[in-house]
Amino acid sequence: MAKGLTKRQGEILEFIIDCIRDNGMPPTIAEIGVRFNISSTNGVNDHLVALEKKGYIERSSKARSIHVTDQASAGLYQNDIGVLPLVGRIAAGFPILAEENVEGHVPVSSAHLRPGAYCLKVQGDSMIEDGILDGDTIIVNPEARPKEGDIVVALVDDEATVKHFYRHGDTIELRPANAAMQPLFVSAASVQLQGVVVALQRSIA
Amino acid sequence: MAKGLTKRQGEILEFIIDCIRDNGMPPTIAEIGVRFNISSTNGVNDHLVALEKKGYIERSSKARSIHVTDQASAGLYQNDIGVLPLVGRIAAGFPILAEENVEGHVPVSSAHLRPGAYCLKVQGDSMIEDGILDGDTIIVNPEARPKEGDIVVALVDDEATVKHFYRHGDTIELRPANAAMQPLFVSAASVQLQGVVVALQRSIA
DNA sequence: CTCCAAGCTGAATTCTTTTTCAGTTAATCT
DNA sequence: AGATTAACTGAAAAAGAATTCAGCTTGGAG
Repeated sequence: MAKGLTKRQGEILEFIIDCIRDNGMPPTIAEIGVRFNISSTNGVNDHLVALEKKGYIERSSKARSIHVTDQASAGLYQNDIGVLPLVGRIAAGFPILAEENVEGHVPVSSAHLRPGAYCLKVQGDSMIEDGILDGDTIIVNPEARPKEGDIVVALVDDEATVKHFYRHGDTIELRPANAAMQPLFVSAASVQLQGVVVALQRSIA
Repeated sequence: MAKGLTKRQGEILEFIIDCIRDNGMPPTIAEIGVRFNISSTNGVNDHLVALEKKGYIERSSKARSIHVTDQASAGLYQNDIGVLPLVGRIAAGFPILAEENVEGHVPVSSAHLRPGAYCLKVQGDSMIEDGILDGDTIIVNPEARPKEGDIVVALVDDEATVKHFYRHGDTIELRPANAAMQPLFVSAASVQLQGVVVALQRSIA
């Protein structure tokens, strides 16, 4: 039983989570009542009010509008998966996560689930010596501050590239991991750092 | 747009799927109407009837009871996620998926969710030229029959290796993707193929 | 040209679901 | 013992949602 909840409240929270998983939608108050033999919707409502006050769910006045907070589902399950949007293109002045720009969703472990994080398909062979191939999907954390040598996504002249990041005073070096290619030196002003690459996924064959 | 659907129907199906993912519950008919500027609930209902007849959704008369069939969500998105066991070691005569052998679970897209599939941590640099590095997690499908050139997990002398697979009559070649290493030729009898590598995941720094 | 299907408007009706009100019981705390 | 809280009953009202009916428009297909 999760912390701060009575036994009954915990059972009900679990049932709600099961419902969402099994039926694709949260239960109604009455449905919860049927499951627990509570004949009055108000009896159930008391529990929901308690769960809401304790921060495990959120509600609105609409039908089936029970939303289980992240904190709650994380507490009950080691719900260690989530999805991140797969972004089609990155361009200056264009919101990365704009709806028409999202091509799909990629499952990732919660270790990489940070606010604003997204996925990107790698184009080109510039990082081939680091095992990042053309077509790989990378996970980008836009809120991390790049450290020396980190692999970053950077926007230079409205083109997105994946490179190693090094800082030399006011100049930034974007160094490929490919002996056939040259590092790029640009002024800090003319490069937009989009984030740090934190993970990679590849489908083979 | 998925097969058999008009443009409008496809858009609406997508919206329903997005709703379920983003809000944790399906939309109401009226909510769909707001999104698409359809002022009459009946206009939306026509679309839902069509989607149901074509097998993309199922409905009941309850509130928000739109259920997207597996077929439909698989066709529109690969957004289904699941987990596969991360196996600690592979050894002859030892069941791979024995509980004490499972070190964790890795989220993967349902495209890789096949019966018996599991994950493995790569040890060594034998596949480095194919972008498979030491420490990477690979997803293994044990039920696929390896084709020429496929990357396989094979058990030779009770040691698990990841290599390219080639067949020469009764002899099997296990070829590394590393110029510094030699291919291994073994008789078909002395190698146990554990499965085909279908995907790869890496955490960076 | 005519017919039909897709895609809608508008409105009425019915069902589902939430919300609110007025109490009851048993256990726990002070 | 008296007060508080969790966990309910029962009923009614109000809001949310689905269903149904009647008809309009448009762009093909025959």
